Amino acid sequence: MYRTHTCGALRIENRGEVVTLAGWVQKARKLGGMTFIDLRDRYGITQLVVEADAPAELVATATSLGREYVIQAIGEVVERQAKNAKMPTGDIEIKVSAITVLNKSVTPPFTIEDESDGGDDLRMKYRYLDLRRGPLRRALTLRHRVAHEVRNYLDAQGFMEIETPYLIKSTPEGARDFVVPSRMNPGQFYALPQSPQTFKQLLMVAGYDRYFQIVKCFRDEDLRADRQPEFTQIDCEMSFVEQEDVLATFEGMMRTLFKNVLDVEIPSPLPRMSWYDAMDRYGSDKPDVRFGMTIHEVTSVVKGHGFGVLDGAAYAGAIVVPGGADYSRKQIDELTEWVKRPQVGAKGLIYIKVNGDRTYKSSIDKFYDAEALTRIAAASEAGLGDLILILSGDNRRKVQTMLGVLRLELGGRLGLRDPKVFAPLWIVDFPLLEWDDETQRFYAMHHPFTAPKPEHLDWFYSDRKEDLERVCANAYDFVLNGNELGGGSIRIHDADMQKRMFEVLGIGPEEAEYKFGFIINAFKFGAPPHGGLAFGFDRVCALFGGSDSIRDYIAFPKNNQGRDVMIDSPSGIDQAQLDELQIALTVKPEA
RNA sequence: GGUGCGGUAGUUCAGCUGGUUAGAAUACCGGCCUGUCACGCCGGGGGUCGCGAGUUCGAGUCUCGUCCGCACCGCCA
Repeated sequence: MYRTHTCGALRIENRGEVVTLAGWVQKARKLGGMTFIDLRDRYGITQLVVEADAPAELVATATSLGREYVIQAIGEVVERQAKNAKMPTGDIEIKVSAITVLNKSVTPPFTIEDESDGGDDLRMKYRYLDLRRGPLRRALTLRHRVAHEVRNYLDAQGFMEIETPYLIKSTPEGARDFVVPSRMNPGQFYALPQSPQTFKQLLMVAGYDRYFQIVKCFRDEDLRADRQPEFTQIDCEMSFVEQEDVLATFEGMMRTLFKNVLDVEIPSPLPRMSWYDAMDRYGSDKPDVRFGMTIHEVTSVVKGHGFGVLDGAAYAGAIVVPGGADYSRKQIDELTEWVKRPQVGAKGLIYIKVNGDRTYKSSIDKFYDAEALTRIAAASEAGLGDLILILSGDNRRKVQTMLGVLRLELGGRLGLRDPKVFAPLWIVDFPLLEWDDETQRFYAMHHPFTAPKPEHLDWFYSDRKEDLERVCANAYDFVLNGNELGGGSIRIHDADMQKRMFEVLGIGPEEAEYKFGFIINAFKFGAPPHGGLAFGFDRVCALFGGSDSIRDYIAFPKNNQGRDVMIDSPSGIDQAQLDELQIALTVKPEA
C-alpha cells in the first residue's frame, strides 16, 4: 500500500496514529540536525519532520531530497511544537521513521508554488507542472464541481445526456470549420461540430424531449482570453416548451450552480432586458450591469449651436463619470487618446465638466453657453462634480458600442467591476435578422433555425426590408458581468417556415437541400415544438472562479496562435499519411 | 490581416541621453544552523542581452527586418 492518507487529510484528532503518506516534495528545509519536508499531493500539504536523533541513513535520505521528488514516508502523527494556522494540517506533523524515494526529479523550470516565478509561456510548455500548483488545481476542481452540479440538476429535471458525433458535415454558414480528411472517401472531409445544434434538434424529432450534453465544440477562428478553438458547451434542448419554460429551467440551473458552488444567491426571477435597451443604454448585447454609468442619447440637445461635428452627427451619446469633474487635462487627454486607438475607433472625445459651483468647463465652450450645457447635463443626468463624455457619429450602433467600451474601461478604472459581485440577467427580444451592407443580404443573428416571434410573423413573410429588420426572435442570452455565458432560442419546427427562413437568408432550395437536407427532411416526420440553449462551460467556470481568462480552467489549453506548446501541435505529418489521404500540400510545412 | 506592449542568468525583472568586467531577487550547488513553514547566515557557479542586418570608434541601449509571447480590433451564425 503506497499510502494510508492523503496529504490534506490529517488533523490533530489523528495524533498518535502511524501513517504512510506519498506525494511530491514541495520543499525541504534543513536546519542542521533536523529536516522539515513539505509533502504535497492534490489534497494538500503535510509537514514531515526528520529529527536529529533519527538513524543516520534516514537523515541522509532526508537531506538528499530535491524539489518534486516523489517519496513515500512512514511515521507517527504528532502535535506540532510550533503550529501553522495558515495550513489546514498546520496543527500536526509526521515524525518520520522511514522515507522511500519513489522517483527523483530534475529541478523544475519554475517554482511549483501558488505564487510561481514562471511566466505564462513557460508554464504552458510545462503544463503538467503548472497543474500541480494550487491555483490551477483549484480551477480544475471548480470545473469538476460545476460539471457535477449541472449533471445533478439536469438529471433531476428529467434530462438525458446523449452523445452526438464529432465527425460531421461542414456547415459553411457561421464560424470556420475544422476539417478532417476521410481516408476511405478520398477528397472528402468531415467537419468537427461548431456545436451539436442540428443533432440536438434531430433528437427532439426522435422524441428525447429533454436532452443535454457537456460537449466539446470546435471553431477555427482566432483566439482570445475567453476563446479557444476547442471549447466545452453545456448543450441543452427541450420539446413542447415555450420561451418561458426554457428560461425558467435554466434560470433554475444557474441558481443551483451559484448556490451550490459559490454559496451565492441570485435574484429570482432574474432581471431581463431587451436587446434594444441593452444596445441603447449599455452599448453592448452583453451589458455589465454591476454598475450604472449608462448611455444617454443627447443627439437633439446638442444640435443647432454651430458645432459641425455634432450638428452633422446622426447620433450623439453621453456617459457620466461620477465625481469626474476633477479630472486633470492630462487625464482627459489620455482618455481621448484611448478612445482614438484603432481598437475603439472614435474620432475624438467631447467632455463637459460640471463643477461644484454650477459652472462648466468643456471642450466645446466656444459653441455652447451655460444654458446649452445645462440642457446637455440634464439630458445626460449629470450632477454637480460629474464629468460628461460625449461621442458622436453617423452610425448609431457603432457610436453606442464605442460608448459601451469606454463605459467598461472607466468602470474598471473606478473599481466598479468586482469579480466577486455577480449580476446575471437575460437579454431577450433579439432581432431575428441582421442586414449586411457589403453582401447586401440578411444574416441570421443567432442561427437559421431560430424562430421569429409569433406576433411578428406578418413582418417575417413580408418582402419589405424594413419589415424584416424589425422581426424579433424568440431568442435569449444569459449574460453575467459583461460576458455572454449562454444563449439559445425557440427553434423553427415547421418545414414551411424553415423554407421561408432560407429564402430570407438567400439560401436557395438546392443549397438548403445540400447543406441542411437531412434536417428539413426530418421535420416532415412530426417535429415537436422545441427550443433550447447552450452555455459556455469554460466561461461559466472562469467567471465563477473570478477570472476573465478561460485558459486556467482548461487542463491543456492552446496559446494565442492556436498551438499546444507542450506537445508542439499542430505539426506536419508523414508523406505516407498524406499519400494515404491523397492530399497534396501547396505549402512546405514548418520543419 | 491589423494595433499596442513585451523578449536580458533556470526564472521574474532592472539596466538612464550609446561608453570599462551586464546587475538584483529568486532558483540551483557547497558550508554552517535542533522548531522551520517566504527559515536564517556565509560562499559559489550560471548570460549567443530572441535572431539577422545596418548606423557608430563603440550597440543590451539607436534604425530596419524577422521570429516568438500576451492583450485587443477584424473574425467568432
